[in-house]
Amino acid sequence: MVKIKQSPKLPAEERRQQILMSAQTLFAKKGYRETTTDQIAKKAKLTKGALYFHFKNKEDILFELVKYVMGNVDETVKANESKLKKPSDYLKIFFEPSKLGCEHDELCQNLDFWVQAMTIPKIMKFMNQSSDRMTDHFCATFGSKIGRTKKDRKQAALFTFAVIDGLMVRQVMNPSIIDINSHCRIIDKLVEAGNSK
Amino acid sequence: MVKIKQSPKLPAEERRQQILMSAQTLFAKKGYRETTTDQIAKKAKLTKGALYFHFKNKEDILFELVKYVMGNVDETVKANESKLKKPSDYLKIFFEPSKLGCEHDELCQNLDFWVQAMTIPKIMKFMNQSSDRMTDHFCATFGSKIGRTKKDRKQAALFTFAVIDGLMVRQVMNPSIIDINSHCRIIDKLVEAGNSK
Amino acid sequence: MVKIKQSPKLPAEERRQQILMSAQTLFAKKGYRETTTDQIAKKAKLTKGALYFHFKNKEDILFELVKYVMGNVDETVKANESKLKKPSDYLKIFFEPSKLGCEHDELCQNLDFWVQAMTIPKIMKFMNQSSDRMTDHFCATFGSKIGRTKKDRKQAALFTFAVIDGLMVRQVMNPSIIDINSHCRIIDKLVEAGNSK
Amino acid sequence: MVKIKQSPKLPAEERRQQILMSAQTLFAKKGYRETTTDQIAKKAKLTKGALYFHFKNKEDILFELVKYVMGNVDETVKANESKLKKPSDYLKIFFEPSKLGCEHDELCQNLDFWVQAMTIPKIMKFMNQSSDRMTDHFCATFGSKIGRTKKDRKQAALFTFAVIDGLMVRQVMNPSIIDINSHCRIIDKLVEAGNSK
DNA sequence: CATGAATGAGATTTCATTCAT
DNA sequence: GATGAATGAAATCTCATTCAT
Repeated sequence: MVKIKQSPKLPAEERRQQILMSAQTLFAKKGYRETTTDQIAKKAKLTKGALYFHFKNKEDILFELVKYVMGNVDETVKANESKLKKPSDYLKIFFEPSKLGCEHDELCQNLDFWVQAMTIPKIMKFMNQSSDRMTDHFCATFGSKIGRTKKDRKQAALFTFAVIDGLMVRQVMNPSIIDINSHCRIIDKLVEAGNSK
Repeated sequence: MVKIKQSPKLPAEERRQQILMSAQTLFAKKGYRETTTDQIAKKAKLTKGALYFHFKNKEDILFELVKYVMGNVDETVKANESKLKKPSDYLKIFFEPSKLGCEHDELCQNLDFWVQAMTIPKIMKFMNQSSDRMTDHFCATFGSKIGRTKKDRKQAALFTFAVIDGLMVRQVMNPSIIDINSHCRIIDKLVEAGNSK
Repeated sequence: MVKIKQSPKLPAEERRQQILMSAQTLFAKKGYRETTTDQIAKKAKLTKGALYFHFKNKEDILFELVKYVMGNVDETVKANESKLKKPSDYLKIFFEPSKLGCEHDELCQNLDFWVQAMTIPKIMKFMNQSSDRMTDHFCATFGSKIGRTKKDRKQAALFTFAVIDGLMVRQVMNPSIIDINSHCRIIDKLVEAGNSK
Repeated sequence: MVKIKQSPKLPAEERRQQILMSAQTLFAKKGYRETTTDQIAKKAKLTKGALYFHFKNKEDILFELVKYVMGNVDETVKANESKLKKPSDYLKIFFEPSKLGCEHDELCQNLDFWVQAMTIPKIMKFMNQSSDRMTDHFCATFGSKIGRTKKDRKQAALFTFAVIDGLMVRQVMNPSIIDINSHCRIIDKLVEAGNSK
């Protein structure tokens, strides 16, 4: 009876991407919790209901987005393998992507997004697996240069990632205070220092 | 007619502390958003209504708590000034307080608490000021050992703090993965070697 | 371009049956409201959309199903006319169909289905007509044995049907509590008692 | 900041009753599912939110209402103990309360209410316990008049209750068709004749 | 005949905050 | 100072139904 005006239909996969991208923008700007399903829907020019055709629930959108972003990081790391000659090059992926000729997602700068993600066991697990892969990659790249024992190398990798995480936090706190070059210089001593001992 | 059981009236200052401590415990356990004013009130053996006599609103409790925790860090740093001989000793305040014979608040391990705090400009500003004080203190303590120029030293301090932040994140992600000793060794090498270059 | 897997096109009547049977199973298990059109469609290996080609709406499925089940009862009663010698034989149709060598639909045991059906005037009317037919049949079968006046006989029929309804309710409440034989014995006194007075 | 106009405050117990009565009226009229929390709130001149101060959730209201109604039945039975001389007097409690000088709740006439209640295990359990008590009472009242063995008496009680349930269903189906006097006569004959066989 | 994407109108529930007593 | 009842504004999610292809 009631006439319905429909948004032009799109193949599911395409629409999923659209929704994901809308969510990404909003999550990056306001965080996960402050973003309502309504806003996501509106940005994707859909109704709330349609969201639930493509995703199980809001958390599911978060999960898919984490996968997407982590996947991008993974890819970027692999694509730039040959350019990753110093630990600082890992920092640059996140803080100076243009210098490496790559991009990274804006979401990396929203803490609420990540904190919320870490709240959900399924997502946390996924993030840890991804982190483990990056650790392996890091260790493989630098080998004995960053530590004699396997354990030393692993901790060196973790240290580097912790620096990245910490700098992101500090950058959110005060965007102008960080001089990324200084930090690149510091972290690179990991290599020289690593084998000197 | 009806007898009402009232919590014994307490001097305002005492009650504030009680509320603050209750909030701290809850925020540490479940984060800011997942903690309701009701829960805080109950833990402090009060009713929701009474909370609003002592604090303007929930955000205000967060603010006061941030002040309280940061104040504690400040004090701990000052009280242990003589023991802070290496950059790694700063890490130890947060990750091995017992070794330094001090304590630190459990809240430091809840990310939602801090992320939420950073959301609020007033609190963010306060945190930055506190961070600036710590930076100054760090620079004053280690002087030229960690960098030739003033700027280098400041970035060295920021680097150390970023490591602390980052390790906290990583510790939440996977509590068993971090070997704090390794990181103490690394940070000392990287940061103390600051002027060697 | 994209291949679409369609369910093989079936003659309308066959599909209707398929849908009806799927709905019956689901309604019997979970009731009318807890069953979604989606579930019905899936069980019938169709999509929601197709349902609306065969039925006006969900209510319509309910209606058709009521017709179907009532039709079955009608048929069973007629087919077993010669075996219906005592009022208890009516009970047995519903509670011990195997003893009469017949079947009855599982739906008879789901209350939500019937309560929902009674909500809709059109269906209610249909059920009443069906009930009237059964009343007539009951009266014709037992004649003066169950009452002297026409009215008495009608009320005796209604009484029997009420017992059937009530026992179904009680059986849902506590399936093990009902001893159907006892009730058959009791209801059969309708005959002996009916004409003794 | 925002001025709030409050409904006059009432002691919790009083308000609970008010809400319960509002819910009863609505549930009786439209059933449980078709009644929204909003409607209940409005009828009690409150906001939806306030409902959740007094009850855990909608289901909780249903439960409390079942308790209330069953409690009333229990009380009525006890209060009229001396008047309950024949099985039909139990019918009269529900179908001719005025003749016994008592009242019964309108809810007894809404099937959706009960069907919904039976859906929830906690409530179902409660109803069964209540039913057991009534069974015992029934058996105690009529003793050997309604059956020789304990089991016979219990089934006689259940039979009577099933008749009550069934007549309620039939009354909803067609309110004018039931002649309650006829049924009173029938039940007395069938059940009281219990030991004659 | 059938698909699959979309709509839209709720429904329940949560919670920070208010305020009369 | 404190209580406890109330507000109101969202927020998430569900689902029958529609319709272009």
